[in-house]
Amino acid sequence: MSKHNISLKDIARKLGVSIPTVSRALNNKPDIGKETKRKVIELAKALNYEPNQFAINFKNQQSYIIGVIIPKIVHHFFSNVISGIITEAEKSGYSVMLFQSNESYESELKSTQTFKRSMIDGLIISLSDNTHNVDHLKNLQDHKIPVVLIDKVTDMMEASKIVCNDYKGAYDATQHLISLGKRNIAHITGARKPTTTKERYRGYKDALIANGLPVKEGLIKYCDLISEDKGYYEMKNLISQDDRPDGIFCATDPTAIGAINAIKDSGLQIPKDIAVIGFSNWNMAYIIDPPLSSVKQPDYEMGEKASALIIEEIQNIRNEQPITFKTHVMETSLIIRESTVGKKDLNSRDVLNYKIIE
Amino acid sequence: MSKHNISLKDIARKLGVSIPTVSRALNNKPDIGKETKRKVIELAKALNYEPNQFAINFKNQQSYIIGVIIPKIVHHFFSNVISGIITEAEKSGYSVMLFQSNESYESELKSTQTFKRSMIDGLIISLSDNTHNVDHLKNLQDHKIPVVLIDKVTDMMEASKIVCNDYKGAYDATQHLISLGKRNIAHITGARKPTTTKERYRGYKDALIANGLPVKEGLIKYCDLISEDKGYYEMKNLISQDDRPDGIFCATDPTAIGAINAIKDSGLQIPKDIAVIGFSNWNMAYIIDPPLSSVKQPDYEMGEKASALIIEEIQNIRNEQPITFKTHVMETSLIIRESTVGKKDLNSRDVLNYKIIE
DNA sequence: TTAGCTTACGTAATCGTTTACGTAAACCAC
DNA sequence: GTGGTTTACGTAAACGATTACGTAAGCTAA
Repeated sequence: MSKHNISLKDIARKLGVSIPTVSRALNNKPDIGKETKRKVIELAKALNYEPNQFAINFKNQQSYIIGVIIPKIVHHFFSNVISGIITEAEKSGYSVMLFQSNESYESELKSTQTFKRSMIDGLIISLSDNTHNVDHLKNLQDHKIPVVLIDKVTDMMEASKIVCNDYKGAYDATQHLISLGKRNIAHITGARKPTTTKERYRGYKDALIANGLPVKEGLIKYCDLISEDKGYYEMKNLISQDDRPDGIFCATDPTAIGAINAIKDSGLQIPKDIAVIGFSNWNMAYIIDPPLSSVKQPDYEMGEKASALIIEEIQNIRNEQPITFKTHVMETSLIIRESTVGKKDLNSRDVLNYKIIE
Repeated sequence: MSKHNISLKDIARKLGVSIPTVSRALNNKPDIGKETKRKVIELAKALNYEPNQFAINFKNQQSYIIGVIIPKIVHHFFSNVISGIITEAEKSGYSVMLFQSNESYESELKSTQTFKRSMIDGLIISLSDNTHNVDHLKNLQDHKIPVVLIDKVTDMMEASKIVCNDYKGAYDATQHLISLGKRNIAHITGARKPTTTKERYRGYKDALIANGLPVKEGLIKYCDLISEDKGYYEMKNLISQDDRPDGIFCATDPTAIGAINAIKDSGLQIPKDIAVIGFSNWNMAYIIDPPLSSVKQPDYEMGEKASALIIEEIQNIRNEQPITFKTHVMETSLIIRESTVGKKDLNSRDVLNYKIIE
C-alpha cells in the first residue's frame, strides 16, 4: 500500500529539472538559482522527502555508528559506562551498537564478525578476561577503523586507552584501613589476567610496604569468579586461619558483600573485629548491613571520555590526519561507610548518605 | 599506507573477467564455469577480499540492525532485557543499536531522529513514563519499519507487545501476604501513567476484594519517582497513621527497600509487625536485611521474545506477507525471602538462597 | 546440415546520492 | 562586436554490488 519512498529523482521529474539540481537545492550548495531552489524545497517538504541514508552512508563509506563490546551488560560499572558512551555519542550524531562478550574470547571474536555486516566507524572495547589475542582488533585498525580500549586494556596493541587509577584507588583503600589502626589486612583479588586486578593488587601491596607492614601470602586470596559465594567462602577461610586479619580489601563489591556475610555469620563485629572495604561502589554497597565502604570509579565519565575520543579519532582518520594514541587515567574516590568506620563515627545517620574523600 | 579495500572490480581486472562473473563465482550462483570459479575464489582468498557491506545494505535497503529504546540502562530489569535482546538477535545475524530515553518523551523523539541516520530494520521500545504521543512510532510503521512494544506499552497504536503478567504477579504477592494472616495491607505504587503500575495496582486491589478485605485509600501511596528515599518517606507516613498496616506490597524493589529501612528505624519488626514484598527482584533484594521477598519478572526471556518477534516481522515485511500483531503475556514468579516469612520458616539458612513458587 | 538447446560468459541497468566537468545563456567591458 | 566572466543549469561518472538480459561457442538430435 505504502508507495515507495520518494527520492531526488521523483522531485526532479515533477519539476522538470535534473537530479543534481535538486541535490544542490536541498544541500545549500552553490550554482543554484534562487527561484529553482525555492520550488525544490517547497516540493520536497510537500512530498515529505527524506534522504535515503543507505545511499548516503554508502557514498561516504561512513555509518555514524560506534561499536561497543563489553563483557557484561547486567553489571553496575559497565551499564554506567555504556550510559556515558551513548549520551556523549548522541551529541555528535553517532549511534551506539552494543555487544557483550560474556567474558568469552570466542564470543568477542564472533561479535567482530557480526558487526562487519553493519559497518561501524569505530570500536570501544573492554576486553574479556579470557582474551589472549588481539589480532581481531588489529585487523580493524588495518581497515582504518579506530579502536579505543576501556577499563580492561592490553599492551598487545597500540591504541588509545581509558582507564581509571586502579592502583591509587586500591592504595587509598588500604591506606584508609591502616589509618584506622588495622595492621593485618587481607586482600581478595579478582581474575588474574585483567590489568585492573593486577593494579589493585599492586596498590594494596605498596600501601602495606609504605607503612612498614609485611605482605603475607596467607592473607591474599584469588577469586577468578566474582561472586558473593566466593567472597563468603574465602572470608570463612581467612577467619578460621591462625593469623586472622583485622581488615580486608576486596577487589570487587560482590566479594566484599560475601565477606561481610561471612564475618557476621561467624559472630564477629564489623568494623571492630574486621573492617571491610570493596571496589566499584555497586548500588548494592549501601544496601548491605553494615553499609559497605568502597572505591568509586568514574564509570559514566569514562564512557563519555571514550566516546569523545573515538569520535575524534574517526574524524582524524577521515581527514587523513596523523593519529596519536592517548591514555587517559581517571581518578577514583573513596566512599566511606559503616563497614570501615562504624556508625558512631559517621556524621550522618542516614544510611543512604555517604562521605566522599578528595 | 593501507591500500584501498579491494572490490570485485579489482579481482575482475586481475583475472581478465567481468565483475558479474566474479560475483557469481563468490556467491555460488549458476552460470559459472568450474575452472573460472576456482580461480576467482583462490584470488579472492589471496587478496583477503571482503564484500563491502555498505554497498550490499544499500542494494538491499536492509541494515540487519535492530533499534532498542529503553528508559534507563542502569536498571536491573532493563539491563537484563537488553541482554536477552542482544543474545537472541545475534543468533540471526542482527546487531542491536541502543538508545535510552531517560524517561523523557523529547529524548525518545530525538533518538528516533538520530537512528534515521543509521537505518534500522525494526524497533523494540519500552515507552518512557512521559510519552503521551506515539506519532513518531506510527511514522516508522508507515515506512515499513516494524515496532515491538515491550513492558511499558500503550493502546495508542497497533503493534506486537511483550508484557509480563503484572496483574497476576501483584495479585500473587498480595495473596501471599494475606495467606500469612495479614489483613491490613498497604500499597506503594509507581508513576501513574505506565500500564505496568496500573496493572500492579489492579492486582493488589482484586486480591483484597477476593479475600473479602476492604480497599482503603489511606493505605495507598503514590510514588512518581522510584527511589529508596520515597519508599522510606511513605512508609514512615504509613507507620505514623492511626490505621497502621501489617503488610505492604511495593510496586518496585527500591521503594520496598526504603520501606524496610523505615520499619527498622521505627523499631518495628519485619515480618512480624509489618511484612514487606517488592516487585522485580532487583539484585539488591537479597542483600538487604532482612532479605526482600519479591516478584520476579522474566526479564531476559522477555528480551529474547521481543528480539525473535521483531526479526519475524522484519522478514514478513520483506516477503510482503501480511503482518498480524501478537501480544505475549509472560508469567512472573514469587520469590519468598525473610521479609515476609521470617528466618525460622525458611528451610535454608543461606541468605543467598531463595525459594520459588510455581 | 540446421534448428534448438545448454553453457559460460559479457553488457547494461539499477539502488540514491554526490561531485567533477562541460556548456548555453546572459552579462560586461573594451 | 569580440573576448572574457559569471550564472545556472545538465551530463556523466562514481561508490560496490546484484540481476535481467543478450549472445557467442559448443553440443545434440532430427
